[in-house]
Amino acid sequence: MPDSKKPVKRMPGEDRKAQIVKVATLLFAKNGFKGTTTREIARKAGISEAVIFKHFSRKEDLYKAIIDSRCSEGTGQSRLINHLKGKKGKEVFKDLAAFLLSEHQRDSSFLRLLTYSALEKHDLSEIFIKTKGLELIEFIEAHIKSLIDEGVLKKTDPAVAARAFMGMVLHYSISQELYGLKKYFERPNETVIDIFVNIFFEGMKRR
Amino acid sequence: MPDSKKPVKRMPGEDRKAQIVKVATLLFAKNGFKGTTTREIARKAGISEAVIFKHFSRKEDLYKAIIDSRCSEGTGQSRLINHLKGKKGKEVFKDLAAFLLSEHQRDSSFLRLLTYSALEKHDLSEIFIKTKGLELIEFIEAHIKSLIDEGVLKKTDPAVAARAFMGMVLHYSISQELYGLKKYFERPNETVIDIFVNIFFEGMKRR
DNA sequence: AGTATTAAAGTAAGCACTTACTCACTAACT
DNA sequence: AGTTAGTGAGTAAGTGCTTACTTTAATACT
Repeated sequence: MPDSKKPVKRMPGEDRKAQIVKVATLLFAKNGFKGTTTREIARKAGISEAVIFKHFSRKEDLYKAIIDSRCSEGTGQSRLINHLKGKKGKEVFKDLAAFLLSEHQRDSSFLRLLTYSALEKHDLSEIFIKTKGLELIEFIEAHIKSLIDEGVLKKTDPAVAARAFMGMVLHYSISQELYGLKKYFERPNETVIDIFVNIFFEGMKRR
Repeated sequence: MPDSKKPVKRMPGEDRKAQIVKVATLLFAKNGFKGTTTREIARKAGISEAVIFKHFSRKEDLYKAIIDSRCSEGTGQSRLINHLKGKKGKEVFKDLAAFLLSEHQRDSSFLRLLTYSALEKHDLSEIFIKTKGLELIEFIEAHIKSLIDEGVLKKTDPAVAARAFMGMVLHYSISQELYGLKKYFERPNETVIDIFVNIFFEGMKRR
């Protein structure tokens, strides 16, 4: 009687599964989906290739698992958004920029994964891009809108303004970390943030 | 024998080598270096695979040829820079943004090639990234510097300011064309450009 | 308790196919 | 006749994925 009582215990393979996803994430971020072999993943995880296929029937499923976990995990950005909700005015922009720059400098793998995902289009990548890429935009858009309503900022399409600010910050991160341009250009984060926020805030200020 | 996919035919004066580079550029931009097979290139060029290796001893050499030609070709950006030299003040920013947005919308393959090149790092990609990525930045940086010296803009590190403006424009292009976010957000180019340039110019203006 | 049963976790080897790359050879042009 | 551009049929080294089998450990049944 296989169904009579199924104790809800930790599936024995759960740890391994998580480990495989972890290793795969590393490698996909480094070399892309197409540039990573299942053999490589197995080797780095210290197991045989077949184990991977015990847990994920296709290589593509591994990718899905990564995207899924990255989408649902509320660690990074949601905590950031909560933190930002306590701030007001210019502070929000400063804190947002500071967080993003330092986070991407510390570990650029998320940025790489997102970009690879955009170029090699898979089924789920669109959802990934959309949730992760638009999450912050929408928050900052709402913040800008409220500042406009308060009369602090001049009347401007908040969606476009939000993209202007995020563009400054994100493209800076991308060109420094992904394009590897930090060899040719280095300034302290605070300096860059100060100038970016100033340009944006002064440029948007009602007068 | 006729191919199911339309072969990219060789132009009358064009030699095989140039044709191969052309086809490879298309495919590398679409699927990346690792995601493109020599077989695919041959098929699309309507020739056998061996011909490719008559002209390029390794697949990597094909990539080098692409990067080389893209680096040395003065068609797109240099002409733009010449055009911009006739303009002054705010106009420069507007024209620059308008050119980049419409160019990337018309054909995003250059953007894709550059981004793939950044992720899959090959020997030459750094030079590619550097020349193509920094060319415009340096021009706009010089323009900003002169506007500061004239007293039009307030004293700011021109390198950072240039990156702020280019970030707005390029990240907008990238998120629209590469991340495929234009489904979720569409505004007329002029509207976006107007807002971007306004934020930047007002934010930088001396008062 | 001690033993049998079961299921999952693991492996080594290999399958069918694709990859970049080669070569012996043919036709065509000068 | 010799150079050139081209090919079809290879090659060895991968590729994702499967198979046939062993180990481990928890459970079920005397």
